[in-house]
Amino acid sequence: MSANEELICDCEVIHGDIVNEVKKKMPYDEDIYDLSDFFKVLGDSTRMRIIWALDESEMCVCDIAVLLNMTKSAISHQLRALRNANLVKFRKEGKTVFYSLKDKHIKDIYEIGMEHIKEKYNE
Amino acid sequence: MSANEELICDCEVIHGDIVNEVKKKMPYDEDIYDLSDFFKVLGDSTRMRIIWALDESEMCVCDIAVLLNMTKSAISHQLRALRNANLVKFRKEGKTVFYSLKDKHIKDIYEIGMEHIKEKYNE
DNA sequence: ATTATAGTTGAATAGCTGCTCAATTGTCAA
DNA sequence: TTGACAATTGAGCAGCTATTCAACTATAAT
Repeated sequence: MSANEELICDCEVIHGDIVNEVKKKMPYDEDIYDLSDFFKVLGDSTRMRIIWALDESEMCVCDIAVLLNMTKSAISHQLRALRNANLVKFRKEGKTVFYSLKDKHIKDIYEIGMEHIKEKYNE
Repeated sequence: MSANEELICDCEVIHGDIVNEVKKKMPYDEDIYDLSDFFKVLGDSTRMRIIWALDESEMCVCDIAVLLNMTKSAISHQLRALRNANLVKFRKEGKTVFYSLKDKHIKDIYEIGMEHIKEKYNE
């Protein structure tokens, strides 16, 4: 441990061998942050509804706002988050901007998520 | 639209046919909430590291705290969130509590997440 | 019994996040 | 040019959340 790292943990290690083994296999912090940031984007019901909608059809901001009964501004803010996460792409046609899904994995991901939820109460 | 539903959207629909088609296919609100809540749990770097760790090996609270250099309390709080989301299970052995992953989908999910991240900058 | 340790819990707090509101940009039509 | 409208943007705010802190429970050892 380097000098400027502070020890925060309030206990002693119990199974040192396990901790060392796991530590070796842990991913880089940056990957962890990227991965959790990615799921954070999916972790909001508004964005999730937008994703479901765009999975059905390319749509403009106004139509999404009507569909979800929210303001254009609110939708636009969330679309920016989805753009930043590289989940949607868009094309402009006159005044309107059409958004669509960019990532082909999205469907796989929420299908697995759904599986998890459905299994929730089976033991 | 029922009487007690308020119209919040600040614009008129542009492509009514598309909106209606998509509206038909949208999932129930409850499913959307469950799904986004599930991803919300994965959308935190501490919980994500715990998941990675437990995917390698069953571990007790104290060892996780040492591994991540955090307090037992902080870890315990996050483990509760993971328990509530049905993602981890535990067994007690004397004073120590061993946690492990419960859901076999988890690995699939973060592998897809990783794929997405790796592809981020290919156009 | 007493002490020590693993873990949990609830309250408090600091930081984050999603929506609103107002202002602004860009495009089209009259 | 002017007005209308789709969309974006930034500031501000209310609600949420991750961690801290202190108190507590439960188990084990002396």
